[in-house]
Amino acid sequence: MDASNLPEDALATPVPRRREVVPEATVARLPIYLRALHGLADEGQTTVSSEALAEAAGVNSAKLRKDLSHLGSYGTRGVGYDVDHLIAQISRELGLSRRCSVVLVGVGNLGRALAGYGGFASRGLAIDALLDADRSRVGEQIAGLTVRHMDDLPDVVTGVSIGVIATPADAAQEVCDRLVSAGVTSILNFAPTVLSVPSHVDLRKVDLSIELQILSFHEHRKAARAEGALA
Amino acid sequence: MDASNLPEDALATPVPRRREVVPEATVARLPIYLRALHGLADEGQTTVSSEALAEAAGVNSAKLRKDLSHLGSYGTRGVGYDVDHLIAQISRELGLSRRCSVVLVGVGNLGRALAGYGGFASRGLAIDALLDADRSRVGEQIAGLTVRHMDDLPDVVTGVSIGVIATPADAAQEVCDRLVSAGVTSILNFAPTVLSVPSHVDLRKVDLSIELQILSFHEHRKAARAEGALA
DNA sequence: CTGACTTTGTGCGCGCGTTCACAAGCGCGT
DNA sequence: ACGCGCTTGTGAACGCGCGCACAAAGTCAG
Repeated sequence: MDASNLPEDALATPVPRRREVVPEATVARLPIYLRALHGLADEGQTTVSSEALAEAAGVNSAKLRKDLSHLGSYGTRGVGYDVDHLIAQISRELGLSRRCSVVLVGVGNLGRALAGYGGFASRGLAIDALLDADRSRVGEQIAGLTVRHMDDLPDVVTGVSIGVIATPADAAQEVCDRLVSAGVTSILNFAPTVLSVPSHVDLRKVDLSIELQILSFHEHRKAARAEGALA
Repeated sequence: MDASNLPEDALATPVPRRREVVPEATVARLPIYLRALHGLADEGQTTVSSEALAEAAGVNSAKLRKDLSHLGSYGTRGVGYDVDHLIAQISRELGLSRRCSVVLVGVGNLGRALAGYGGFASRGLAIDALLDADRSRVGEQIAGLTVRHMDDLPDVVTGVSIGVIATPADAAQEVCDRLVSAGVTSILNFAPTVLSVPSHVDLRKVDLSIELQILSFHEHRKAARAEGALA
């Protein structure tokens, strides 16, 4: 893409050449690989084969190799991948080495849980600020952070930032708009509602009840199949 | 996705249902349609066109029509869909009319948030029991439920059940195994680890930190593209 | 009853993602 | 040095899902 028309890319840049655009499906799996690699590193493993890493990540080994090939050729044939090196490459690809501030809006039950969730900090993504529209909650200490009022948003958002919405559904769109106005270009929405954002903003959503409903469907289908089998 | 544990029957079902197999991608969107329909019903709408419903759900109208066509022909050409009827049909398809008990294991920060999350009950999926391995938490009242000990699991799981794992990562696999032993065939995992289950068990996972890392990747890429543009 | 308008349902082409299968490459033992 | 075995990286086939565009089917006015 942008690197394709650079005449001498591989020699000049300290960073290995970006081969191509990484498919979205691959990006979604990189964090899983990263987690598995950290687990292997903690066990003292220095190298790992695609077969072993795929097993730890719960995916097909061919898929894993193709995913990693989109980042570059970081493996050694006959040996496997160097664990630490691969961790570094995936972390760099995900932008985890670069400082990236995260702003969480809404400190209800879910917001509190997210603020206290340890999985973020261990991957270089720590929540930097907590905001809430309810002034009675402002000043409260949660997970080492002080809750600030929503109106402080412009002061909190500095440079590259990710916004997390953990408010009730009816407040989500307004919060979303204010995040966008403040310059946030990536938003993670936990509120059970459809948000509309400008095209330059990345929006991901996690709906807890939807996952349960999908499981309910499968339970229902399994039950129907069982009844059909004995009929 | 994790289609590896989805059993596939080569032979047609003996049930003379004209309904075909609903694609997984469609199932994942049905809850979104259902939520949008409930919103329309609350506004007093009795019928809705595919265009309007697609807008409310945030999807393409052709996709919505194709999704609904997998359930049957419930629309009226020239008019649209009857809101209440469509709600009933989707609810039936998702198995929400059938009683389906949900067991939540782990009442830490996240477990508490899930227990108090209102989105479940409004869709016919209420959490019926809270379990925890920590005896100091047993007896605690959360969202109208009393926390019971993990050892009570066999008494709690009766009939069709869905298990939700909200424990730390290192306890998740053991909890998962105990759920499976107790007869649970659908599991929703919030712990940041890869779980292995028998092929007859449906497993879905939600990893909060993975979503953030995916957004981090896009931020990183946007920043890199901006730098490349001015170079 | 008829014709014009509206909206559903779907056939079809296309692009993405997954998987198989194998050639290329690397280390190691002899 | 040299072949042998192991593992990576990838070409190719396949299947799925998405979206366009249109025919089928219903409503409504006169």
